[in-house]
Amino acid sequence: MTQQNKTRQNKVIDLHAAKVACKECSLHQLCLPRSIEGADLEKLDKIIERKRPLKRNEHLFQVGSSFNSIYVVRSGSLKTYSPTIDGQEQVTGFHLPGELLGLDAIGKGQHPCAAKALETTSICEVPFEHLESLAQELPTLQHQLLRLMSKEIFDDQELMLLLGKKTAEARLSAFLLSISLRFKQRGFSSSEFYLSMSRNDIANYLGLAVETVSRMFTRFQEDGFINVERKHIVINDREKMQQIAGINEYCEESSAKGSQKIL
Amino acid sequence: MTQQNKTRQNKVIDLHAAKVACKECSLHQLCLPRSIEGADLEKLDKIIERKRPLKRNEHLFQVGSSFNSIYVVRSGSLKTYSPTIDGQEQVTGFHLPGELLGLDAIGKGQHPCAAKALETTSICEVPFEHLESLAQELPTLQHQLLRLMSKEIFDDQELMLLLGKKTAEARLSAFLLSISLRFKQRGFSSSEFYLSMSRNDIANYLGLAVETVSRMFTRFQEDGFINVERKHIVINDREKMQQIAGINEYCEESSAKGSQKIL
DNA sequence: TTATAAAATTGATATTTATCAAGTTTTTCG
DNA sequence: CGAAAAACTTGATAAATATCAATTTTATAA
Repeated sequence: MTQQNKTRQNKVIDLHAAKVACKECSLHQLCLPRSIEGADLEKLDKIIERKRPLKRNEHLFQVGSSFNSIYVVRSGSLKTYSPTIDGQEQVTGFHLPGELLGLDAIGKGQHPCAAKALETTSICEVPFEHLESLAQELPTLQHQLLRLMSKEIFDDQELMLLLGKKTAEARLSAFLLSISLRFKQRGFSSSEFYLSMSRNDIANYLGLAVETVSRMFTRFQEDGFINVERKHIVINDREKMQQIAGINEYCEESSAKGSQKIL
Repeated sequence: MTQQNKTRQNKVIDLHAAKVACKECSLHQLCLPRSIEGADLEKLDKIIERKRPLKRNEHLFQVGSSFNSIYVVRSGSLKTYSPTIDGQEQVTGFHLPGELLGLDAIGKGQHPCAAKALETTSICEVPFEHLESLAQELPTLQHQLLRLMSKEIFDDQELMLLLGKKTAEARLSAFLLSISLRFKQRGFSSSEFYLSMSRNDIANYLGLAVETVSRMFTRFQEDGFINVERKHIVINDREKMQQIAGINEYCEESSAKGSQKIL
C-alpha cells in the first residue's frame, strides 16, 4: 500500500469515527473516560467536540495561543515543540492515539508549545472549562484527571533521566521501546511498526544530532537487534534493546500498565 | 553564624511555625491555598497535618512507599531521587519552601522517587484523599490543584530542554538562575544565597560529572559572573548568566510569575 | 515522468565532557 | 581537639558525540 493510499484510508476511517460516541470508541480504555460509565460517560460525551481531521504539517495549536481545551488523539500522530532562544525548535513530545495534549498549558492559560500533525490526524477536543465543571460533579472524573496529570509528570521525569544520564544508543533504544509499548497498548504490533516522525525530530527530541541517530539505527541493524527500512521498524531482540536502554522488563511492564507513554 | 547555630535556630522557628494556621503562614502565596480564602481556607487548614521537622539526611518518603499525601515544604529543603538500573541514583529535583512534593505519585499510588532532607526541614502534610474530596466541593481548590500540576509538567519540560540541548555551562547557569529566582519569590535575596545541596547532587541533577560542575563554578568565578565560596553564591552579572543559560529576561520573568520553579 | 527539494546516510575531524588520578579543603565524630 | 571521612578541586587523558562535508536516497511538485 502506498503512503498516499494509506492517508486516504485513514481519512475515511476518521470521518466515520467522528460520529462515534465515547463509549463506542476503541480508545475508550486509554482515554479520559476510563472508569467512567453509563450516564456519566454520556455527560462527558456531550462536551467533547470532534474536529475535522488535520492534514500533515497542520497545527492543532501554536505557541502562545490561548488555552481553552485539552485534546485527545483519536488517530494519526502529532509532535509538540517549543521555540528555543536561538531560533531553533525543541521537540518536547510525540502523541499517539489515546494520548492527551495541552495539559502543560493549564497553568499559564496559554500553550507553551506548538502541536503539529505528523500525518493525517483526527482529534477530540475537550473544552477545559466544561471538563473542570464536570469534574466538579463527578469525583471519578476529577480523580482520573489528576491521575493522568500525575502520570505525565512521572513520564517527564523518566525522560529527564534518559536525557541527563544516558548514552546515545540508550536513548534511541529507550525511544523505540517506548513507541513499541505505546503501540502495543493500542492493540497494534509491538514488534513491527512505522515511525511517523523524521530522523530529525527523533534526534531533536532525544537531544542528539541527526547523524548520531542515523548511525545508531545503522548499528542496531548491523547488530541484528532491529530491522530498519526507512520508517518501518522491526524489533528482533527486545531483551537486548532493554538492556541497552538500561530498562529491565519489570520497569517497562510496570510503566506500561495504564500509561500514556513510558518514555 | 556557624552551620550548627543556624540549624538550631531553624528548628526553633519550625516548631513555632507548626502552630501557625495556613492564613498566617508566610508561604500563603506560594502554597496550595493561593486564591482560597475565608471559610474555605479554614477547611483546608483542618486537613493539613504538621509533621515534626526532618533532620538532615532523614527521608520524607522512600521509593515505592505508598502514596497517601502531598507535602509542602515549609522551611529547609529536600532532594528527590530515583534509583537507576545500575544501582546509582538520579536526582530528579530540589524542593524549596513553598514547593510541593509527591505529585508524581498519584498515578501509581506509590512514590516513584525518594525524598531526603538536605538540612533541617519542616513540612506540611496534606492527606490526598481529604484534598481530593475537598477539591470536589471547592472549585477554586480543584482549579488550583490542576494549575499546580500543569505547572509541574511545564517546568519538567523546561528541564528536559536543558538536559537535552544545553552545554555544561548553560546547565549550571540555568540552575543557579532558577535557584536565585525561587529564593526571590520567597522574599529572599536573588543575588546572594546558600546552596543546600552538594556539588555531587547538582552534577547528578544536571546530568554532568562532579568535576565538570566544579570546573564550571571555577570558570564563572574567574570570569567574574559569580562569586563562589563553597555553598555561598553571589551572582554579580545576572545578564551574562542569562545569556550563557540561553534564557532571555522575558522568559525568566514569565516563568517566575506564580511558579514553583523555573528550571 | 522528470526536476527539484528534502531527508537520510556515511566518513573525517573537532569539541565537549567523562574518567582517572592526585591533592586539598572541609566536615564529622570519637 | 585531632583523626578519619567526605566533599571539592585541579590536571591529564580518553571517550563520546557534534560538526562539517559529501553523497545517496526518497519525496514533492511542476
